[in-house]
Amino acid sequence: MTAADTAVETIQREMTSFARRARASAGRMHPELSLVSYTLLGHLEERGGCRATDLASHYALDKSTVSRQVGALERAGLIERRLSPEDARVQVLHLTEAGEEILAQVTRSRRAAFRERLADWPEDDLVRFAAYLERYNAGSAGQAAG
Amino acid sequence: MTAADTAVETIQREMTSFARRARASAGRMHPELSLVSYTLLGHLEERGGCRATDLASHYALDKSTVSRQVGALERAGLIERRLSPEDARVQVLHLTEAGEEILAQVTRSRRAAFRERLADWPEDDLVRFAAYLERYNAGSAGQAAG
DNA sequence: ACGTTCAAGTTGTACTATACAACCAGAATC
DNA sequence: GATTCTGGTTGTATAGTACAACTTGAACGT
Repeated sequence: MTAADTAVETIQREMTSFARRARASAGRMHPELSLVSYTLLGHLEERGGCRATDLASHYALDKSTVSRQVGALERAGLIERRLSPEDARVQVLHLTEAGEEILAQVTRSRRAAFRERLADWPEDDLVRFAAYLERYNAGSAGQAAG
Repeated sequence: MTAADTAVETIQREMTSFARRARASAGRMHPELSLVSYTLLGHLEERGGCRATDLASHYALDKSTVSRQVGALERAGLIERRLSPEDARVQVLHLTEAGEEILAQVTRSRRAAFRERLADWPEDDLVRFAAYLERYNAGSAGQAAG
């Protein structure tokens, strides 16, 4: 087995381990917003106004899943649906002010947790690690995660 | 905001994104074994023979969750419970041969997915990325993931 | 222009993973 | 010997997910 194989195995194991723990703990640490809600809200903030179908394909979720998530977020007052003038089937999703606030609050909280965990890393390691992660995830929108 | 802050934010975003996708896709890609079962089986392989409580604390899971997982794995014939001679409350968990086989098979499948995704990375980048991930996850056994 | 097919979303149903609380049984302690 | 601690199971509830069936509106093809 080459060094590259060993590295791939480590990457697999560590990413898997992280994913499992993230899943298990997200709800406990940030009960205001689940991992999915957080992701969807974040997407809406970045590109304000998109369709449910866009979210589904971008995050490899079933449209029914998105439909229910969006329903819950709307009932919670965090997003609003506007009917598209061009296509009567389409609903365009937007963050409400309350949604922006909650999102900002959870982002602060999550960021603090990450920052604490990375507190003793030298800056250039942080930058390189971030670059690797971006490269790893790049181009995988809408796809599975291995 | 410093470069370190930016990097931390990127790390947060990319790790979160990965975790969400891993969760959504693990079942579809490797239906033989969920992410949790895979993790628990892997643990048993590395340190053959441990107690349910150990698994629970190591992976920050409730004992009831582990109890059910273990029950399912036993019913599937992938592990077996041996009663501890010292303490009648304790059951020591071991992989069966079938469990070892399934674990090896899923590991191969998952590793292939990771390898494909990382196919065009130079070896030294793989090694450095792996090292960062290990460092990131190190010491966080049994804890939340941010 | 009308029927067929395609696209966006919703709803019914089912399953997995999870936690919390209540419990039981055995061990340890005082 | 009673109390408390520990390992594990069971009851119950919830979130997140998929698949299938359906509705409504848009687009397309003769």
